[in-house]
Amino acid sequence: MIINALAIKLFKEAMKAEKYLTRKGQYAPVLKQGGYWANRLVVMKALANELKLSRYGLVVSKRVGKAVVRNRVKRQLREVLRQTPLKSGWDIVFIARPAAATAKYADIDKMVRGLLSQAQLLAKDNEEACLRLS
RNA sequence: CAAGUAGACCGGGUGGCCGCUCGCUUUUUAAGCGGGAGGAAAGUCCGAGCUCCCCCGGGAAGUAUGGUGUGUACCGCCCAGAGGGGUGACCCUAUGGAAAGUGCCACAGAAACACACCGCCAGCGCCGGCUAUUUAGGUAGCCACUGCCGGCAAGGGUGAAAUGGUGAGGUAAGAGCUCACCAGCGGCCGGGUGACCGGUCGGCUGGGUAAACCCCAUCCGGAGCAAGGCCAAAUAGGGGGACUAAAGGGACGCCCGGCCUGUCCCUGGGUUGGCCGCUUGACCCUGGUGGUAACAUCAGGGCUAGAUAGAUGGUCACCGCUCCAGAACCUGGAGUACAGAACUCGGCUUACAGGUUUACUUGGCCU
RNA sequence: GCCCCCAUCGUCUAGAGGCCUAGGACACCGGCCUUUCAAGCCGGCAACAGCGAUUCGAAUUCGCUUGGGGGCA
Repeated sequence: MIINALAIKLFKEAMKAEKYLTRKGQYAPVLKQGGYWANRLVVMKALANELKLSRYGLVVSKRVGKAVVRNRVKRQLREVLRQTPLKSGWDIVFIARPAAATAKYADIDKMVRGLLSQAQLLAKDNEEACLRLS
């Protein structure tokens, strides 16, 4: 039973690791060595991670706004990434710029997808449609 | 009806699609059902619970509070009292001591603490003028100037502030010197647990500042859930230094005494996982009773977020509200407050579109 | 989440209740000097983060707000 529970927990953690960058140590190499793409709303940095899956992290500094605003920006970014399939094997960090605080969801969606297609990090079947859209 | 005062409450709603997190259940790598931000979650300004540290005592120092009584687990909070403001409902107040001491009070002014510049008045002296008297010298009186020695603190002027205020008497001139009223102080009597209130009598009263030092009274050991505990993993159990009539130990620091310890300090390295703490609590709602009130108590009912880089959402449609434009009661556009739990409570402070409701005050009109 | 600190001309600062209409240095502007520039000399511009309270009087004392900075196992 205990072994079983432990296994489930480890599995859940693996599931989480699939999606998010968490620790400070995971951010540092991406920010330092990763490729750089940016526009008015967000800055994107990406680095190949030698894993079979992709992870992302979000940085929203105090310059963007107060706690309520920062939370909203993070939610909107997360929503965009949830609906966008990523190419596997990359660590990606998104940094929100102050303009993102007043942007609408549709704009953020367009900008993030634009960056990902520039970097060719979208999963293949989605890529062409997005290019056409942008 | 208008203007206003105080309190309580709400803080967008409904539905579709796609998600997140926690709990429970089952046919368990999934599905179903249920819960899922605030009145301030904020600032971290106070007070507690809880946890750890040898919190043993004394002293010095320091912090905070400040009428009094009460309420409360506690408080720097609340209620009642007093003072001030308002026609009023009601509001505001960092509300002990300035005859314990020290300091400061610029400029102005005589003087900012024990003073007298101008001034008013009495006495004496000198010089001058006038009047009366006288032959003259002189004598007497009055007036003005000035000097000396006193009395006074009313008036003038300065200032933020000048030794109770107004009126009458009184006096050489004045002055609580005397009287009336008011303000203040003290005693006595009555009421109240008390702050205090009311009455009465007395003598006559001498600045401000304590959010200046200070005095008095009360309070305070320190740190904070990144507290602290358990499990797993990982790595050197390394290097240097100090030590037995001395060293170290007070979870900020000082002094003294006690007590405890064989170790203590510096440097270097490793782990940055999981679980517990972690949500039922001085809890919330309704009603009764007691109390001037804050609040207490009894009965019934309820369970109301627990994330861990941090969930509580995204989007679409319709409705509500505000503003603008057309227009004529519909249409279009823009917007929809302050703000996001992180151990938990009680307060305080600050931010807040709009709305609901209760009680009360003042004024106007009608019956 | 918790615990602290700071705010004065464009910049660095002085100031400790009245002498502050806030001083100094650098910078900037104008003039003198010089063939010109620099240096030097003379003059000028320019600030108490905001709101309230205490006081006769606040840059200074107290409270709240705003902005900035630092620390933690």
